[in-house]
Amino acid sequence: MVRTRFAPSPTGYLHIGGVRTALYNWLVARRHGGQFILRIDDTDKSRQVDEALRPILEGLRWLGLDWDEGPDVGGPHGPYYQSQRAERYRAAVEELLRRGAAYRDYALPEEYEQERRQAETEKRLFIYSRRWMAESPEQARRWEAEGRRPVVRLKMPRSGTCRFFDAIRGWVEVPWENEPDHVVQRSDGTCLYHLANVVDDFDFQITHVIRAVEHLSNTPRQIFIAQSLGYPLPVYAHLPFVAEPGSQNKLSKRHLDRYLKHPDFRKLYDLGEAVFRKLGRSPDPLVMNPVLVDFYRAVGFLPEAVLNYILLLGWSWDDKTEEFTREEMIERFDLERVNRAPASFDPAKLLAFQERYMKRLAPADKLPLVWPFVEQAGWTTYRHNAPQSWWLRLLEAIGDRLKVAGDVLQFDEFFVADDQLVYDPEAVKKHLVADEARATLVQVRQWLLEVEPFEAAALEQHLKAQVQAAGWPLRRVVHPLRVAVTGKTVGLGLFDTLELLGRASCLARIDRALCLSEQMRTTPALADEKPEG
RNA sequence: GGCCCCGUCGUCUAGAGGCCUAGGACACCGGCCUUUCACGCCGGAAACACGGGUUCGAUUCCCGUCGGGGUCACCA
Repeated sequence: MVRTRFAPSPTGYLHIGGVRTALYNWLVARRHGGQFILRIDDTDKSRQVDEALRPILEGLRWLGLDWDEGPDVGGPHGPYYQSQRAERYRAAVEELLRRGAAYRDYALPEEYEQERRQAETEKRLFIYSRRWMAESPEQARRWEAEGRRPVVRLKMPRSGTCRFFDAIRGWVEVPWENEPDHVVQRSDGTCLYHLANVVDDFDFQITHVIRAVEHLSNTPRQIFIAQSLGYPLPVYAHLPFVAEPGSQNKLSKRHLDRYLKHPDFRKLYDLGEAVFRKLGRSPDPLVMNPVLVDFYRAVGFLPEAVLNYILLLGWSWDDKTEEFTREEMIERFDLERVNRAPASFDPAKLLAFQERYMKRLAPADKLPLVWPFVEQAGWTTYRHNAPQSWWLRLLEAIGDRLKVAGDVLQFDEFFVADDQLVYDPEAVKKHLVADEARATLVQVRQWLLEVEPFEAAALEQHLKAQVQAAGWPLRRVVHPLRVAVTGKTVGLGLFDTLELLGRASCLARIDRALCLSEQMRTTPALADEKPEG
C-alpha cells in the first residue's frame, strides 16, 4: 500500500511551491491506489492553529486534492497534529537513548558554541568533543546538581558515508563526518522537528517521502534516526524548488515588491487588483499575492487550470502534451520524470492555461462561476428581474473576453443604472464632442426607435442598411454610439451591447451623452484641452 | 567557507550516442481578419554555459572550469 503525505505548518497561507508538493504526493498516492495523508507540523504551536490552517485546507479542497487521513477526516493513525504527539516523540527519544544512538549532553549552549567557533577559526571541520556527554547516571546527577539541564543529541557516525537513493536524483552520498550531533530533544523536554518527522512517517506508515530539496541535506540525520529505531526507510524524492519569475532564486511570498517589477507577474497582479477594486475590497496581503493560491480562488481562476499549470512546473509527459484531465494526471504521473533543475514560476503561462480552459466553457457553465462576483459587487439588483436567458446572452457576448470569472465586473456598464453610468472623459472627448458625432447620435437615436425586435441581428441589419443609405462609413456610427451607451471605447460587439442594454437604456444613455457633449463644448477648460494625438 | 544539488530558446520543456537542419508550448516580433477590445489564422526570430577527454560519431557518457541555488539552529 502506497502512502504519501503532505505536512504543512499552519502559516495562514498556501504557497505555489507547497501546492506542487501536495499535488505530486497526491498523484503518487492516487496513481497506485494508495492513500494521501495530511499531517500538521505545528510543533511550535500558536494559539490559533485552526485559523492558520483554514486557508491551507480550503486551498487544497478547492484544487480537489482530497486527503484520506488528517484534519477534518480523522483516520486510524491519529492524532495528525504534531502538537498532540509530544508523548510519542519523547518515548522515541528514550528508545534512542536506550539503544545508544543518542546521549544526554550537559554542555551549556555557550560551551558547545565555543567549541564550534574554535573549529571555525582553525578552519577545520567541527567535530564535537562530546565532553559533556553523560557516561553514567552518577555523572548526570552531578551535572544536574550544578543546575545543568541536558539536551539529547544524536550520536552520529563519524566515519563512512550515508548513501541513499532518491527517486528523482538517483544515488546521493554524503560523508557521515559532515553531520554534527544534532539535537533531538530540547533542555525543556520538547522534541525537535526531525525526530518528530521520522516518528510520524513511521507511525503513519508513509512509504514515499516526497518533499522539497531543502530537505535533501536533512535526510542523512533522518535516516540515522530511522535506522537507529529499526524503522524501514521510505522512498525519498526531493523536488527542485519553484523559482521566481525570470530568476533562479526560490519563490517566496515575501518578495512581492520585487516580483511586481516583472511585467508578466505585474499583469497577473493587476488583473486581480482590478477585480478587488470593483468589489470594493481592500487588498489583503495574504490573498492579493499571486504566489499564494488564495489569490486564484479570490479572483476567479479555474482550479483545473491552476492545477494543470502547476503539474507542469517540473514534470512533463512527452514533447507535445500539455493538457491533462485529473484522470490523465493520475494515470501518467511518475516521479522518475520529474526534473532535477528548478523551474521558475511563469505567470504568463499560467494565465494562458486559464484562458484556454475558460474559453472552452459554455455560457451555462460560466454563469455559476461568475454569479458570486456579481452578487458580491451588489449588482444583482439593477437587473434582478432579468431572466436567466439574459445572463446567458451576456456571457455569450462577452465570450473570450472573460479570462477569469471576476472579469465580469469589468463590464459594469451592463449593471449600473443609466444615470449612474460613468463616462470616460477621454472617450467622450474623442468620440462625442465633434459636431458630426452629435448629429450622428441624434440620427441613430431615431433609427433605434424603429428597430423591431430590439435584438442584435435585427439591430445590425437595420443600422447597417440605414448607414449605407446615408452614405456614411460604419465607423461614423459605431464609435460614438459605443461611447454613448457604455461610456467606454472598448467593449463587446456593438449590436450585442445594444440588445443587452435594451431600448430604453440605450435611448436614455444617448440622451445623457448628448447633454454631456454639450457641457464639454461649452466648458472651455474641457474643450480646449486637446486630446493626445 | 564546508557539504550537497543543478545548468537545452526569455520561460516551461522534449531529447536517455547517430532519428537533431535540436521538436512543442507560453511570451515576443511581423502580417491577415475586424465596428473597438478580446479571440482566431498565417509567418518569423530565438537555446544545447565553457574547456578537455571517451567514441567512427556527442546536447546526450566522464573530468575540470565557470555560473546558479540549497543547507549548515535547543526553526519547521
